[in-house]
Amino acid sequence: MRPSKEFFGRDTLVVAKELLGKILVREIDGVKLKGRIVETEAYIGPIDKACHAYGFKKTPRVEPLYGEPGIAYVYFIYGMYYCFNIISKEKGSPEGVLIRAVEPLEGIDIMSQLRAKKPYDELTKAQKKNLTNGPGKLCMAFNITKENTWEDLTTSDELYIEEPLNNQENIGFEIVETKRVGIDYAEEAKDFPWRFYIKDSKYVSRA
DNA sequence: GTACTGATATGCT
DNA sequence: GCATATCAGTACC
Repeated sequence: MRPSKEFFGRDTLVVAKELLGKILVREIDGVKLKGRIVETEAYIGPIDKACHAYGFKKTPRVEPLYGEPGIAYVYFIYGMYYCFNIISKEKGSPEGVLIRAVEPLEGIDIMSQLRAKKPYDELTKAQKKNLTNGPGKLCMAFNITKENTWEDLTTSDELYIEEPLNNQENIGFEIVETKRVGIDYAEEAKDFPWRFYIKDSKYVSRA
């Protein structure tokens, strides 16, 4: 089972919170990579100075933000890195959820090769910890590029979200709400508590 | 472990 | 020209 269009079509803050604990699945040439989502951020264009589409601004890059809920928006930042977002709310509303960090579950050796060009065993301690604990890093590890923009996560077989098993790890975890990071320029919007992560997870970008 | 620096696409002025 | 939703490498506690 995977979340429906209705799941992503709800309020952005609700979607951001409920994505925590779900599984991000990436299939490359029939090989599956899986990671548990442990950190997200909400971006709500109409009222959010940190959002690329603040005040219904529209440029070629941000077009996907106005698209159907459940599609991917992957943008290129600082000339080197990608960030992966999922569109929420209804079509025409420029809102989305940035996936900031995941916990590697399956295909860890492939992720390691994509990130450091080495098998997981040969990574340093720091490299193991840094495999997917940041927006640019998880895109490298999952081989997500701007080619994946517009991909529909509710129908795609190569990039989608999966419901987790109802085991101990996935029920009853605590969600921490806090301020977002890396957006000091956004004035009052920088203090909005729109960053969510799973308490005590070792795989978030910042505790 | 923390502090500093450089890489450089995209959109804004 | 200038700033940014970042990361890796290096230099140092």
